[in-house]
Amino acid sequence: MAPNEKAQYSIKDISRLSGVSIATLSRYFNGQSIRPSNERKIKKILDETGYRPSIAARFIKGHASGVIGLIVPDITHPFFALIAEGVMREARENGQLVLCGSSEGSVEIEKQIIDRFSQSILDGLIYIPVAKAENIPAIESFRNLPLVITARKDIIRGVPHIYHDGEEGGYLATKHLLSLGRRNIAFIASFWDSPCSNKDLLENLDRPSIRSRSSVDRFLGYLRALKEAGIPYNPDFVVVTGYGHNHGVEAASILKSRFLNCNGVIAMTQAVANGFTAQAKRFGYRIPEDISVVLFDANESKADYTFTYIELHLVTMGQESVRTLNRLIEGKEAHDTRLDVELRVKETSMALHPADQP
Amino acid sequence: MAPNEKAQYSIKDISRLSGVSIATLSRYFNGQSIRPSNERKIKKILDETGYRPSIAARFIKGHASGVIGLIVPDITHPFFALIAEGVMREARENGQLVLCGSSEGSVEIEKQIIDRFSQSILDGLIYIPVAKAENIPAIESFRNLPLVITARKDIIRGVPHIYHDGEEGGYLATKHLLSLGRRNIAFIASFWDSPCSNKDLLENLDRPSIRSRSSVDRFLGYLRALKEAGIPYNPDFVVVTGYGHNHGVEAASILKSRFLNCNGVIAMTQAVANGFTAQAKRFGYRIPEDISVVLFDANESKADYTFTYIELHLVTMGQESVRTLNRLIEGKEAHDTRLDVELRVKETSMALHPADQP
DNA sequence: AAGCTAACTGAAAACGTTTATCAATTAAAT
DNA sequence: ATTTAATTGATAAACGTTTTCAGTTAGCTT
Repeated sequence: MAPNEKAQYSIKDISRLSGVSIATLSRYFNGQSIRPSNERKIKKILDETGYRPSIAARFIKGHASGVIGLIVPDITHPFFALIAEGVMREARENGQLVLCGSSEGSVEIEKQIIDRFSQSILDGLIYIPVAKAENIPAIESFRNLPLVITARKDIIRGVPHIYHDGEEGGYLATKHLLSLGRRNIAFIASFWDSPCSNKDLLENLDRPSIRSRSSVDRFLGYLRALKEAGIPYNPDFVVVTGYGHNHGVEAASILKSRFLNCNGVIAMTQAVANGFTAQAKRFGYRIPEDISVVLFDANESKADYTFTYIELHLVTMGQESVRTLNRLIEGKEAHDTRLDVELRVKETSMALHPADQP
Repeated sequence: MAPNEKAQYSIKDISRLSGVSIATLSRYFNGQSIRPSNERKIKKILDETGYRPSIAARFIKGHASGVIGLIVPDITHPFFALIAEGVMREARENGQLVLCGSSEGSVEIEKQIIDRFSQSILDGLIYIPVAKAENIPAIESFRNLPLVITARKDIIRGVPHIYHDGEEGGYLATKHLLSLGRRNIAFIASFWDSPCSNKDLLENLDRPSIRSRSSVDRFLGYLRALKEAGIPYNPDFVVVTGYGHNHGVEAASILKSRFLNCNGVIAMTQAVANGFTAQAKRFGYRIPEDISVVLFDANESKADYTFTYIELHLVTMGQESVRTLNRLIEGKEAHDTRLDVELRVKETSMALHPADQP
């Protein structure tokens, strides 16, 4: 019933071994100044014993635990993995630890995790919600807990949000394809739970349940770029689907079935782009000669460099989230941060052959 | 200095509000039987307050914290992300939380994380080392802590290891390529720190620093399959490199520079396979007509389905690690687990054109 | 209704730390 | 040598739990 056999040294042991009083030891661990001779004695014993004050005991006394929580929808998705990487790196550099939960895209599991977290020893929480804005689960659990929301905007009033400029991303991607002479640009939107038909996507932009999805912001940028170029919006060029390879395959099939002369594609993820490309090739299209592809996401150092993409600085996003959270933990003011995006041109960008230009 | 403002209910408050003694409350939370009348009173107050016992206070008293640690070399690599997913899922299902650290491939950082973890409230640790076997850092820190090593074998005596059968994977991959009529099979080995020239790879199989790398096990399977097929081993078909896309590109260039008539390739990761494929195409090779590619890794549900691969059941590996760790935490015996691998044939497998058969 | 168990209960001590108090010590500055 | 300021240690009270132990209650049996 008590499997936690610590058998560790306690501050009492260290006091006895070093001949320095418990009070002074505590002062030492809390950064107050100490007589050099005592400091030497303490360091010696610490080296020998490897003693560290118990986080749990300090936490009980109101001391910060140095543990922050992170809730991601899916740790296997590079998008979130990169954010997690940034969170862990920044946390580590601040001497903090990260308690990490993956909600596997399910609001139920998200609730479960929040429930567990709330009885834990967190100093604060970085939260990437799956849930729609209107039913964020059990936020009451966190009334007293510093909270930062990442990769989403406008979810909870009064809480700092760290997100990138999705509208600008959609705009840059579209403008880039236009600059390659491609005017028939498909937009493959991805949602966790395909929430609407394409028509809805345009008509329901203001519904909060949909607004919270990054696809929508990018879509707005897409619309702006088209408008600027004087190209009328054609809803047939929009496909609403999911995040996976199979969804890319599906999107290619759907677009083909609509008999569109599509020569540019914007995909939300690498997997969708891969699926689309594979299927389009099966249909006999050449990539990038016939169709140029731009994707978002997760193309930091280690990923695949063949696709042109909108870089989202996801590691930075994770780091910035921790910095913001730590401001809150220290009782300071904190505010929203919108990170810039950048276009990275790679092999899947190619100017449309002049013969095909309209 | 005390930013942790809990202002939460404590068991004392609940005792006062419910009129039930602290001791009885504690018993209730620990699953002992309670007078039904008291149970009713308690439940009522719990509903009203949302109170949960503090993990930290329980931990001080020797109660398990329900927190396990996980150290991965790189959370952005799908290989480790999938293991992490399995760990988190199994942990969640057992009501446990996961304290997660990414060592970013650095032994230094790994040490730092272990150091921080050791003063924390862990019940146990799942550890995927970057370090070579001989200098696992500060394992002494964990003398009393249940420990499981994952995705590696033969690292620390007396500690359970959960790993897959890399030799069998290499064997299956090679045999598959042979069955397609391809006899000039390149093996692109990946190491965190390219530790040796190709020649070394064969000659140093027994050096523990190298044995711990999964590339080597797979390589042994490769050798076995070649031998079985009566094909002499040619070290020129081996390239030793890293895990990234750029390393795949490099490997293709190296193989080309050796003027080998290579018609099959085994890559350790998706990124390497992608890089190799991209570069090989630039050189004018057709994939898979001219060169069939098999890779390892990270191809569970959400990944790219175009490459033939050896499935490693990484989520299962994570889950199994938690199960094993929990056996240790409960004071039971635990042992090594070797997980099976499977060949999944996809589009990059194609029989060699008969004209090209030797 | 009394007696006898067995099941349950509450007061208080303990866990490893922090903090406050206050008298006592030390070091530095004159 | 004296004053002043900085640091020290013993003690005790917290923090939110668990655990021990002696005492109480409820459910049986007669």
